[in-house]
Amino acid sequence: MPPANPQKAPRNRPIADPPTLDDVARAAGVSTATVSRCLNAPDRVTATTRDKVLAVVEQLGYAPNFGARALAAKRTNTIGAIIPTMENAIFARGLQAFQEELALNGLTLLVASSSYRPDLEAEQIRTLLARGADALLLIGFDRPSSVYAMLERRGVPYAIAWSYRSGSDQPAIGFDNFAAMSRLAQQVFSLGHRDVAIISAPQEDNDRARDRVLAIKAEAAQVGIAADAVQITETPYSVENGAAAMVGLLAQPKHPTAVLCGNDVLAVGAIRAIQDAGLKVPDDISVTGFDDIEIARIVTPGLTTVHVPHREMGKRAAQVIAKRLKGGEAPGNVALETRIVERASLGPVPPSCRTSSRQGDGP
Amino acid sequence: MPPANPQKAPRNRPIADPPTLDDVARAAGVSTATVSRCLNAPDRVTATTRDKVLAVVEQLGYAPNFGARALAAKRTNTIGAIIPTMENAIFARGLQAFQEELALNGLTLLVASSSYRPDLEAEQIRTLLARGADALLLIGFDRPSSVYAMLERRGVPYAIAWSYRSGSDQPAIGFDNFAAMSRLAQQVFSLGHRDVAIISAPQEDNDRARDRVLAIKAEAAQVGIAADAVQITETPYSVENGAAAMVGLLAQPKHPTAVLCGNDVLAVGAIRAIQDAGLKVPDDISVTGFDDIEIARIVTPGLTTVHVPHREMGKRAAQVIAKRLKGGEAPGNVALETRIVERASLGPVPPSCRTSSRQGDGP
DNA sequence: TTGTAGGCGTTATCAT
DNA sequence: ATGATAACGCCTACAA
Repeated sequence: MPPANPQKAPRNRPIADPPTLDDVARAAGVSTATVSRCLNAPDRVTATTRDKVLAVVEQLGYAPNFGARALAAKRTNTIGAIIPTMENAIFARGLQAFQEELALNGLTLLVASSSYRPDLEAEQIRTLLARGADALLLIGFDRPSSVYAMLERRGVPYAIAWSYRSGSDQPAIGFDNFAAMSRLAQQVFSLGHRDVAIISAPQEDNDRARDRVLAIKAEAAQVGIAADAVQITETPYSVENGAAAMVGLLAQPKHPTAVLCGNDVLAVGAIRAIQDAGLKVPDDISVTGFDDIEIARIVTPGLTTVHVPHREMGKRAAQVIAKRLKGGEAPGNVALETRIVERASLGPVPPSCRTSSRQGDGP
Repeated sequence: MPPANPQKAPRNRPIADPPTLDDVARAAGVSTATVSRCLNAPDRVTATTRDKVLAVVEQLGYAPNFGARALAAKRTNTIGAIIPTMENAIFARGLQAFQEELALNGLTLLVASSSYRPDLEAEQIRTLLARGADALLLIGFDRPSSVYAMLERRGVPYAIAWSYRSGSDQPAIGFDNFAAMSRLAQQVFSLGHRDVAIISAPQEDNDRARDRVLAIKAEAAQVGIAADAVQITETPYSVENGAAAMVGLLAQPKHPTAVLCGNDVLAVGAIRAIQDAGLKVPDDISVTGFDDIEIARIVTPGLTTVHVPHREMGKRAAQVIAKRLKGGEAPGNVALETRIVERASLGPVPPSCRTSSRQGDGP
């Protein structure tokens, strides 16, 4: 044991340990139990003692040790959320609203990201639970049933966001990705487009991406387009990837007249690639997105897309979780409305493309 | 004690409690101490017993209880970061890199946001410390000295990012906001602009915003512009606010020929407001930003801005913190290079504005 | 209304 | 190399 030597003590060694419940109790002349009650059940203690104790708490800058509290109470008032990525904007707004609503209920948010990898997600779930998360927010339905089994077995309340299925018995607060994309696709086809392509996020383990693709295919079938006539490019979420995918489409002998993208970010990349190739959106090629995040308004031309009520979704999810935590029977399955936002990136089929060839517009 | 009744047990009541160290120890036929060692110091245990124990760990799906661990070990391998906001993109990329580098060092990131409010920041710091954060990442220098005093007293290692001052004795990994904005302003003035305005984030409690404004003023003085001839509009970070500020500028009898914005988001708003007013960027008014986030490339015209090496900054910050945690003397003060990215939003003064009037360009 | 005391799951010190 | 055991700081019956 090295002798204490405050004079040349290395930095960052605690000069003063953080105050404990015991410190507060002693300073206030009460028992630790009373201090604890002042903090956790203020109404179960006299106003005078409470004021006295709280004053000491303030003065000492006391903050309950989280680990100890979790250990003793077996609950943390912490909600864990695992999102696919923090770097990009899709989840930011919804998560912010989620957090704000949690705070209103005295709950704290803990965020982890899975990089769209199911194995990492499972690991993050375990980590968050070990950290004492009282409940979990998950994105989408797709994950191994073993994960759900574990959640059920441990009795961990959870909610799913960003997806919705009418038949599901799982608590979900989201929107119908299939229905939303169906409406958008209808609009595209009603404008006369018949040569369309899809740029989608990877569909594996992602029911949202998959539902959107399925919706387009279904609508295509409605207007008599063969299933394999719709080319699908899958690529991870980023502007660059969207652009690269579009470059691939343009490199083909005959390009589509409309490109439906699985999200706004890919769509923005696609628009850029089209413009870089010297073509015009939507005069030569129409582009649509999904999400209606900020860049959809910023890009030129404005992106026609599906507006998702992200903030509302986050807020409702927080309410559902808060209610479940209090033992209340929360509404399990909440469907939020989306709407198509028409901007300029979707237009009618260019006259020169009325046939399936883009060449030859003369007599 | 209510009788256990699994048949009609309400949902979300744990059917099986999570496995504990003791469960693992029993199943493996060793003591809890050995299990603990297998997890924390694998080399201090026989290979055979280690394999046996780890197999049981895997099979039971054991994850150490975080609270208990924190309580006993007095460390959590968790780093707390308090950023002004999660909703917007400035911090996302740097934080992602920070997180990735932390993970490489076996450290976990805990994020909290302060909404640009010092009081909330102080509260979040307390919360993160109570949650066991071993070290902290803070944004910028500006905060009450009482906060620093508390950090020192408790011996909490911390690092500051997004700002840098050569004389500072505080560990900072950032860039010189003043110098960076100075160079950009020089460029603006060398293009002949003399009627300039500033749209800045609120300067209070924000040394980054303040340094940027000061830099512009200093460069203005260099070219003989009176200090009060540069109009400054302060408004919180958002596209809408940037647009609103620009609308205010345009409503005046004589508008500036160049608008320097404190960040890209405000700049994008300004561009939109200018275009909505029927004017052209940069033909009528030039606009510059700061940060070089994604929208700077997406907006039309492309935004001339200052590129900040966000990822590098996050990574270096994580390295500094990791080293400090290991007791090493980390480089205290790291200055990263910024560079001006020239796109299309900054151009020469329009001919009609060579004098300080924008009217009357012909005899 | 307040105090007493046992226990939460882990780490770390000390024997063995 | 491994095992017993005392903290760690807090909550919560239970007792007063």
